[in-house]
Amino acid sequence: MLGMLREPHSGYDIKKTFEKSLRSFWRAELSQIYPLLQKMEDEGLLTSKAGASEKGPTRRVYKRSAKGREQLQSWLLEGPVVGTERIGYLAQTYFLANLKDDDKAIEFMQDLRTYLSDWLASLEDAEDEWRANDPGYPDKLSDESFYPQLTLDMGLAKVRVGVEWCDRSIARIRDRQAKRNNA
Amino acid sequence: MLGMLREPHSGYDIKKTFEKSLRSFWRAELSQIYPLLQKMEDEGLLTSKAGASEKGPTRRVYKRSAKGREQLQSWLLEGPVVGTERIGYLAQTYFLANLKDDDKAIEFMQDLRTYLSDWLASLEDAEDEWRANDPGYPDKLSDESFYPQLTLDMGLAKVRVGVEWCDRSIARIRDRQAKRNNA
DNA sequence: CTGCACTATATAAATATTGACATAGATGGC
DNA sequence: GCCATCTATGTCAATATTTATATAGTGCAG
Repeated sequence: MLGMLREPHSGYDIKKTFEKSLRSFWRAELSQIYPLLQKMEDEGLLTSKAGASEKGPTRRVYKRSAKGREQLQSWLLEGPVVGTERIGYLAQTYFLANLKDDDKAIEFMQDLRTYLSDWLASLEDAEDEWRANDPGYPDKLSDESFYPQLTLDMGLAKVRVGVEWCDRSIARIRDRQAKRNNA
Repeated sequence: MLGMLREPHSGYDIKKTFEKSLRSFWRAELSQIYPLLQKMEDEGLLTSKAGASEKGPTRRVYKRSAKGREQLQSWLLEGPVVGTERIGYLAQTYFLANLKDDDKAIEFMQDLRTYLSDWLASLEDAEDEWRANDPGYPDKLSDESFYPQLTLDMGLAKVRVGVEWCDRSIARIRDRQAKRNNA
């Protein structure tokens, strides 16, 4: 949120940025965002201003303070935040033998493949749109666009690997199944 | 935890399994494990038995009940748990321009590369060890080993992609830096 | 003119998770 | 004898997060 609030934005705006651009690696609900904005303002990391909205109730926009900017920078200087990932579908995969039915396991992998390939398609769409609108894509992007593009690059690579892994896994489960039936 | 407790294990054992085998995609602290074991026993998902330990204080081992097994199966049948990933270093990457110093950003990426390549080495070691001890690796594994091996396969693929992405990103940041200095 | 979708903010209750702390036996090295 | 390390269990306080709920204005389609 400190990263997003270089320019003033409302909680609602922040939610939209999470959905649009950070979707692949971070999510947050409005019920988490609003109290946190207040807390961060209390701590002096943000300042806020109320203003009329074109549509709907009064907007309150927040912007980071000098202290907020410093806190963001020290977070970045602390080094990469690693080792906190929690990937539900891999935990499930680990225990898939408990289904006692290879067909159910294949179905699981096919569902996952569908999810990942939809995700890949949406990342590819985002890339196409970006390429169409920004003549500098991807090698002459502005400073503000360059690092976000790195995360898109990683998203594309990772999701492609995920789809390939699903295909490989389905083939391997089928192969075991066939061997079992021959034996 | 329901997946692990097909055979009786203590909270301490469960923690070790998280560290050894699920490290790449799930982590849990003892302070989360112990209360949860008690809660799950209260809910009738687990049964427990106290017994002497070879070293240290009394061990309490838990095993899943029929109800626990059913709950595990319905979790697996609900389909893949997706969309909950939260990857700290990508959130940082997105906002790296705030450092206002390409050298610091390169340092960030190099630190990340070091972390990921250490992780890759440990996964490769795990695979080598497995291959050395199990003549069926990877195509004739037992049911209990096959699905865990799928998660190792994914871990290897994903971390390799991560290392490549770091290398590519470092090169791209350097390239921008060089162009800026020429201009 | 009604209902739906979108903008917009917010709280309450429940749940999940971490980090710090407390306890204690066994074993081996210095 | 002492200290570190590993086994082993647990609590507490603080924090983080989700799900459900409430409110309300605007604009558009039917």
